[in-house]
This record gives sequence, structure tokens and C-alpha cells, in this order.
Amino acid sequence: METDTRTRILDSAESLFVRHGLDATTLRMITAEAQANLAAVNYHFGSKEALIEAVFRRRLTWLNEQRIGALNAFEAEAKGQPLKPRQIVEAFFGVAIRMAADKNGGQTFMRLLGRTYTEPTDFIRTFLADEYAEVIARFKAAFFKALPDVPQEEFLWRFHFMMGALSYAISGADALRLLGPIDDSDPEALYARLMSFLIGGLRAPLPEVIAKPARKPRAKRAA
Amino acid sequence: METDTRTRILDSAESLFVRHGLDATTLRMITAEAQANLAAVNYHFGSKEALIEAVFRRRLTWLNEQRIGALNAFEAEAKGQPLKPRQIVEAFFGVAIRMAADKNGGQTFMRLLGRTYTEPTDFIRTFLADEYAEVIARFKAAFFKALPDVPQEEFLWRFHFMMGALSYAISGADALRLLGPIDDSDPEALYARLMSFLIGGLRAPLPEVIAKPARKPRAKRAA
DNA sequence: TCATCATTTAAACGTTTGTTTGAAACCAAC
DNA sequence: GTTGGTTTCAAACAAACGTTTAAATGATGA
Repeated sequence: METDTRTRILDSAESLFVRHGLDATTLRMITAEAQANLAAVNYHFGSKEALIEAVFRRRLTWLNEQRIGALNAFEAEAKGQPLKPRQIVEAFFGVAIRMAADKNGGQTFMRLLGRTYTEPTDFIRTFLADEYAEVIARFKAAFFKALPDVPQEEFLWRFHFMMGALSYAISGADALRLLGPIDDSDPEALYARLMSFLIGGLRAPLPEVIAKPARKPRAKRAA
Repeated sequence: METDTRTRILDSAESLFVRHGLDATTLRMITAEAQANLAAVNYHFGSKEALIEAVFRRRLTWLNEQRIGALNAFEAEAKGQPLKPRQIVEAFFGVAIRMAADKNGGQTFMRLLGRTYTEPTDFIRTFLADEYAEVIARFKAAFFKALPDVPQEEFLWRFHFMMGALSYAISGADALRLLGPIDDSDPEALYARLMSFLIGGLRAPLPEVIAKPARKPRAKRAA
């Protein structure tokens, strides 16, 4: 338990952010739980904003490297042939689910990340966009190659839906309590469940209505 | 534009909440945009917490009544027979997507709602659980009846995933910017896209690994 | 016209926020 | 043992927060 102040602060911040949200977590809560002085955050990180970025960067960089690594492995194996969609899904979402199952750090962070995609704060949006730029580009290319019959815009939406399902899968029991008691203790089962759901959605028949000249009836109810 | 102070505050709060989040939105921002006095919030609602609840209740009650209404209509038509899964999905998620397409109020709110499911704040969780209790019970029952071959726990997860996809579908362009430029101006197309994705995921083949006696290999990488 | 109620207003309240300060404590190198 | 650089510490800072107050204003019915 002899970790240095910097990491103790990162750990406490991560854990408190996921419990109370970014805004509602104060520096005093963080430093108290980390058994550090209040000024330590500004000394080690500069500001609360910089601390938030550090909390995310610490694990997000590694996560996306893993994703690209998994994709590289599949592509090397395929020797120029398009990958199977299942492989690409596995590389992107599977890696995330497995990280979320890792009690030594990943679990807490992934819950935080899941609910941060929809975070409206500006500096977080731009920060995430930067961190994701490379991995998104790689996976878009792989998907387009693997599914040449699916219109690109259509696929982007499905990718987006899949991110939503992933986010909720990871947030897990918190939001699930809305649906009733449920067991989210088995990460392998969760992995299998999410994968089959995602593949099912990804490979669903294309909707017919797409690209219809959306003529909206102007008629309003008489008032 | 002669609306009363109370509704002007509700409208401004709704719009600001979705832009900056609940915590980061201050009463001074709200009253400034609503052209009301700072004290007006506490006068009309009692507290900021009560205002938040009012913002949600105003549209959420109606939304869930619509959902139950749609389900009732389908069930009356089916005369005791189980519904088709597509109908239940339509009643729950279709109603939400259509509300999200309504520029006169619904759109802003649904974006707010989508990112609030994962909100960690306690009083919001309990509030949402209350508001959703009835509609969740009705739809769970309908789904269980329509899909007797799907284990209930399995289905609850899929329902959960579907909520995630819906949430992201509604948050729309905000988070989608991560994936690149995309057009979310056509609600009918979005509706069709989400529905086919959801049905695809819901009806995907069951994963085999479920309920395996999760024996986790203790072996760690040599270090 | 007056009295009564509801609403709006400006000002102030006590807290809490993130941040800064300057001195104390620590620790290795010489 | 003294120096020099890093880290910790208690205390204070101004700013912003949600909330409260008491007076001013508006509208309604007698």
C-alpha cells in the first residue's frame, strides 16, 4: 500500500468520479480519500481539469492500443482479405468488455468511460475526440472493407448503436436496477451476451425506408 | 411568447441541462435565459432538486403513458395471443424515437433523458425508478409472454442493451461526431434504422457459453 | 377605492468551490 | 552537517453556488 501520492489521487478520483460524477466530485473528497493534502492535486496535476484528463488518459490510451493491436493481429492473419465482421466487433468491443471485467483497475474506469461518452462538457468532448481519432479511423476502414454491401452512413449508425449497447453493458447493474434484480457478476457471460446482441444488430436486414425524400406533412392540429 | 414564468423556467432549464449537464447548470444561468428573477426558481419549485424533478416529470409521465397506451392497443388487437416482439419493441422504443423527433419540446428532452439513465446522482436514480416502475413491469410481462423460449435473465440484458442503443440514437449527432460527420436530420430514417438494429439484436441466436460454471484461471502472467 | 392575494425584485445570507501561498518537512548528494 | 530540490502542509483567497429575506409590484374581487 506504499503507492505514491500521484497514483493514490488518480485512483481515488477515478473511483469517486464513477460514483458521483465529474462535477459533483470535489477536490476535497478526492484528497481526503487519497489521504493527501488538498493542495496536492494542483501541485501534481495543475488543475481539476488536468486531473480529469489524466484519469482518462491513463487507461484510455492503453485500451485503444489494445484495440488496434487486436485488429492488427486479425489483419495479419487474413493476409489482405477482408475480416469477418465478428472479428472486428471482437477487436473493438470485446477488448472493452474484457477490460471492464478486470477488477484491478479496468472495471471502475470502464464504468466511468461508458457514461462519459454522452458527457456534454466541452473540454471532455474534444479530449475524447482526440484520443479516439486513430482507433476510429482504423475500425471504420476495416468495417467498410468487410461490409462493402452496407451503405457507409447506415453502418456508422449501427456502430453508434453498438457503442450505446456497450456503454450500458458496462454501466451494468447501476442502470439495470431499473429493470429489476439481475446478476452481472460473470464477465464471461456478459461478454457472450453482448457479442451475440451486437452481431445480431450489425447483421440485421437493412431497413427499406432509408433515403426516402422525407416529405413532412405540414398540417398541424387545428388550435 | 406570452408564457408564464413557470414554463419559461422549465423550458430554459431543460435546454440548459442538455447542453451543460445537471450540475454544471446554475440557477443563475436558468433564470437569466428565462428572463426571470433568480429567486423565481425557489419560489415556484422550492429547490433546484425539485426543479429537476419537475423538468423530467413534465414529459416523462406523458411518454410512459404513450408507451402503455401503444401496448394496450396492440394487446387489445391480439385478443390474448402473445404479441410479436416487433410490436412490443415498437410500443416501447418507437414511441420514444417519435417523441425525440418532435421539435416542439420532445427533442430536447429526450436527449436529456438519454444521458440521464446513467446519471449517478442518488435522488435521480430513485426518481427515475419510480417513474418507470409501471411501464417496465408491463413491458417485461409482454416480452416474457412473446418470447417464452428466451431465458428471462437473458432477455433483461437484451432489453438493457436496447436501452443503450436507444439512448445513443437519441443523443445523436453530439456523440456521433466522434465517428465523423453524419446526417441525423431525418427522424423517419433514424426510426427505421434503430428498429431494424434492435430487432436484429433481440432475435439474435442465444450465446452458448451462458450459465457455464465460470471457473476463472488464476494463472497470471509471470512477472 | 381599498384590501388581499400572488408574484417579482434586489440584496444579502452562509457554504462550498478550485486555487494559491509561504513555510515546514523530507530526502538525497556532497 | 549543510546544501538544494522536491513534496507536503495548514491556512487563506476570491468567486460562485443555492437559498432566504423583506420590500415592491401586480392583479383580483368586494
